[in-house]
Amino acid sequence: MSTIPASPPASDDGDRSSATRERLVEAAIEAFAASGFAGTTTRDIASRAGMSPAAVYVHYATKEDLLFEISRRGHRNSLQILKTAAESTDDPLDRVALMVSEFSRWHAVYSRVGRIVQYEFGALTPEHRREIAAYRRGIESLVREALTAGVEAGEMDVEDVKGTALALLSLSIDLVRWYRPGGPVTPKELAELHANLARKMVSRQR
Amino acid sequence: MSTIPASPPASDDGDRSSATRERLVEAAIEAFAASGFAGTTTRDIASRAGMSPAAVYVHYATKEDLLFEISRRGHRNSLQILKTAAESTDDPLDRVALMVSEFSRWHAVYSRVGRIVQYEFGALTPEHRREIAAYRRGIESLVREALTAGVEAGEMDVEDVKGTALALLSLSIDLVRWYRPGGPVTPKELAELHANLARKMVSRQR
DNA sequence: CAAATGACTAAGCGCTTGCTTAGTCTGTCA
DNA sequence: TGACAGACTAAGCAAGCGCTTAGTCATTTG
Repeated sequence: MSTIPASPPASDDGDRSSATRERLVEAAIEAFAASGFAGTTTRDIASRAGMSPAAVYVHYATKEDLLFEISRRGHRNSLQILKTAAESTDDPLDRVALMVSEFSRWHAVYSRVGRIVQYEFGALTPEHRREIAAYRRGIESLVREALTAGVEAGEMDVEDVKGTALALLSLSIDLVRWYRPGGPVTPKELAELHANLARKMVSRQR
Repeated sequence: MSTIPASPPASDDGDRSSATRERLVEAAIEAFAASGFAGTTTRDIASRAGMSPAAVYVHYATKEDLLFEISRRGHRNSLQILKTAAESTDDPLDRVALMVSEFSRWHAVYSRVGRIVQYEFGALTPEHRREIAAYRRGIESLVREALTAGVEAGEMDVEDVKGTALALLSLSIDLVRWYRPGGPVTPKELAELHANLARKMVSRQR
C-alpha cells in the first residue's frame, strides 16, 4: 500500500522469489523510515519481513542494495508521474500547475519513501548515487522546460528559470519532511494548494 | 565560521572548558554532516576535535546531547533571525518578504547545520524533541501571524494561511537539501529570489 | 526416482560500537 | 608547598554490527 510500484507495472511473476523481494523492500521501507539507513540493522529488516537475517542476502547482496532499490523505484515512479503531467496539456500555465500538483500528491502519498530517498541519498555508493543523480537531473529538466515554454509563449513572468524550478520542486519535495498520512490534510488538498501557489509564482502580474 | 553562534552571544568565558565544548560542537557538526547521526562514531567526533574518545564524555554525557546542543542552537538562532525580521517593518507585504529572505539566507549560510537539524530530528530523545518542537511551533506562528496581518489589512490574498505558511517555510528550509556553499549561487541571491517568489505567492492578483 | 536447484535457517566470525574505569597530569589556591 | 579539582588518556567491556558458513528442506527437472 505504501510501497511504490516497481518499474515494470509490478515485477511480479507468480514466483516465490519476487514475492519475497517485495516483502523485503516493504520491510526495509518501514525500518529505514523508523530509524534511518545507518540506524537500521539487517536483523531488523529480516524480522520485519518474517525471516532469518541470512535470508536477506539471498535476495539482496548488501543493505545498501535495498536502499538503492527503494531509491530507484521512487525516482523512476515520480519521474514518470511528472512526465505524464507534462504531456497532459498544451497550455503552459496549466502544465506547470498540473506538474506541481501531481508531484506534490505523489510525495504526500509516498511520503515515507520520499523521506528515505531524499535524506539517505548520501548513503548510496558512488555508482548508485550517479544513477539516482541522473533521474534528478531529468526531473529538474522537465520543470525548467515547462517554465521556458511558458516564458517563450509570453504567458509567464519568470526571471530566474533555474532558481524558480528548484523552488517549485522544493514546495513538493519538502512536504515529506512534515507530512504524515492520516493527518488533517489530504494529499489532494495539498496538491491543489501547491498548484495554486505555483500559478501565482509564475504568472504575469497585474 | 559555520558553527552557529551559541544562544548567549557566544558562550565563551576565557575558560578552557567552554572552548573545548565549542571544538566538540564544531567537530560533531562536521561528523554528523558527513555521515549522519547514527553513522557517526564518538571516536570520529573525538578525533576531529583532537582528543581521546573518553574526553568527549567530560563535556557531553551522550552523543545525543551533542546533537541536541546543535539543534537547540540552530533553532534558537534562526527563530531570532525570523523574529527580528518580523519586527523590522510595518508594511505586511515587505514583512513577509523580509522574513522569507532572512530565513532563506540563514539556511544557506548554515546549510550544514540546517541539514543536521532537519534530518536528525527523530534521533533526539522524546524530551529533547519536545523542546525543539516548541521552537518549530514558534517559527510557524510568526509566519502565520504575518500572513494574517496582511490579509486583515487587505493587502494580501491568502486563502489558506496555515498551508501557505508551511509552503513559505518549505521554500527556505528545503534549500539545505541541495544548497552547497561555494557553489554558483550566493546566499544573498537565493534570499532575494525567495523573497520575490514569496511576494507573488501572497499578493493580491490583477 | 535420483539429481539438481534454490529459498531458507542456526550458528557464529571478526569487528566496531557507545560508553566506563582507573589513573595521570596541570594549574589553582589556602 | 601540598592538597585538591578538573581536563584528559590508555585500556577495555559488553553489546551489537554486517555478513558468511554449513547445512536442511521442499520443489523442479531429466
